[in-house]
Amino acid sequence: MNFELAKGVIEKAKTSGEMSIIIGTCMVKYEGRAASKLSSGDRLLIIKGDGSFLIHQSDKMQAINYQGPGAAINASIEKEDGVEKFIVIAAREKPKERIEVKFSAVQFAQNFKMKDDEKLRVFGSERQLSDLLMQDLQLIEDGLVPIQQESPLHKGTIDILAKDKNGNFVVIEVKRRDAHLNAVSQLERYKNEMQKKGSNARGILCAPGISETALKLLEEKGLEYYKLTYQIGNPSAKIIGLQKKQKELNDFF
Amino acid sequence: MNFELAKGVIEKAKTSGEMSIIIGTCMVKYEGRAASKLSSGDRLLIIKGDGSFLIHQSDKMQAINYQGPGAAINASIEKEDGVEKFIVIAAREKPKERIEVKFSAVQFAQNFKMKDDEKLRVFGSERQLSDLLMQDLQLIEDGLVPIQQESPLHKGTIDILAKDKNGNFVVIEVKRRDAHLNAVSQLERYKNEMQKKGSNARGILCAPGISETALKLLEEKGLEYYKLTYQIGNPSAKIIGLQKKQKELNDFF
DNA sequence: GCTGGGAGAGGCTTA
DNA sequence: TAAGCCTTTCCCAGC
Repeated sequence: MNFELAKGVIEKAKTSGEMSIIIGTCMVKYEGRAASKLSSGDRLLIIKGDGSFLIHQSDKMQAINYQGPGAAINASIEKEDGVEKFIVIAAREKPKERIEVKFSAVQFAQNFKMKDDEKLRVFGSERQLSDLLMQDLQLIEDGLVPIQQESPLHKGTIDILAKDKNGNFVVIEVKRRDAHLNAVSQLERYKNEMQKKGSNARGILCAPGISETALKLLEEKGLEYYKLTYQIGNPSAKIIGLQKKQKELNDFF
Repeated sequence: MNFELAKGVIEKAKTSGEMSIIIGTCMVKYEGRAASKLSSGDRLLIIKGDGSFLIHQSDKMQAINYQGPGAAINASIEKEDGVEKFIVIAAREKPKERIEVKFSAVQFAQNFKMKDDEKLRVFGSERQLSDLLMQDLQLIEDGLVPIQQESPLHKGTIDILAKDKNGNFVVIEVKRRDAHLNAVSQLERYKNEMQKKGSNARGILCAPGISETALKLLEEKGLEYYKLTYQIGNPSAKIIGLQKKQKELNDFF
């Protein structure tokens, strides 16, 4: 396919706000927060109306190179060793980065008008689970009363802050997926932070599962784990159960 | 555009291994690890040869819904309230999930042969920096000798393990981007683990920057931070400098 | 509007 | 298979 045509497609999209689809044989170079190089092969290049820039290979889910909204796009045709190349560059400042796509052949280039004002609605997010749990803290323990949700702390944000019947602060961290070491460290930071504020504090992790090592660390740190069972539904998820889990005492001996 | 044609495109791709590009007006439903719903709008659907399935809106860098390689793809035409719809479903087990894309109109549908055997080569990865630092630990401190790189620990993996001139173990964690709370917790876990093994241990974090809160936590935990300056190059990154940073003592008073 | 900062979600690699 | 870790992210809060 003609490079002039492909160049025209990209330039037109700049003013029309359409999405450009280019398919061809190209090399890709990236310099910015990291650097990378991809030798010649067939790729799909997508340039969206907002400047988002994506290069896909023929497999894998993820774009091999990309740049977020707001990139400045530039298309040109240049001779290299007497051979014409079609070059598309996406560049931006802050952070300074630049992707160069050098086509030796273009199979396809076309713009598409895309009208779309809809937003994705997600059910079963961590925030939703947290909302549900907030409404029914009794699931965890009798006498637990909510104080605040998404409580901003100096070192992070607590999912749910509550008080137990003995007047202790209880920091609750909710995870949608199995919890790992990071989740435990996160909870530990919050608990420590609360303890510094004076009164005694407990930390509770609620997740559908937890790794062996994470559970061990959690117990070492004096935190508690509750297995959270839930069902995803529309328009909202639903908590099915919440069960305290811990190693048997004799596991320690 | 004709739905039969679009259906034919997708079915052909199943055997040819080509990449399908479909553009049209559709609704999207997802059920699996979470659930989501997207009302009608114009979208780009990409189905790659390996079964990767991507739905893009007209803006943002990321696909709004997707499924990794290995998904089973199914295309059909169905009547709904007397109106024809073109439906594409991507499903897989383990984890069980399913995306349904329901088109009310198709603007474009075509397959593309994509030949590409190249792999992306990245420079300036964390591992590369770690390699470089390993070769010249003197940059951090005189008398530091390497013991092991990528040392597997019970609770994670230490980037670099060394011994200082006083015989203390030194755990070194390298980050290529600014360090945050997580990085500090990670280092703290390693240091504790080493200390449990008997001898005294220090923990050093090397990163191009660190957040205020992370630095504070790091100091509370008795860890050390070195500002790592490096340059990304080809074929390898290069360490420019390494400088010990800490709050002035009077900051504490 | 921009920046800093924390947290999320998926793929990667190795045991 | 499971776990840990990484990341060319995202989103919110504050200035």
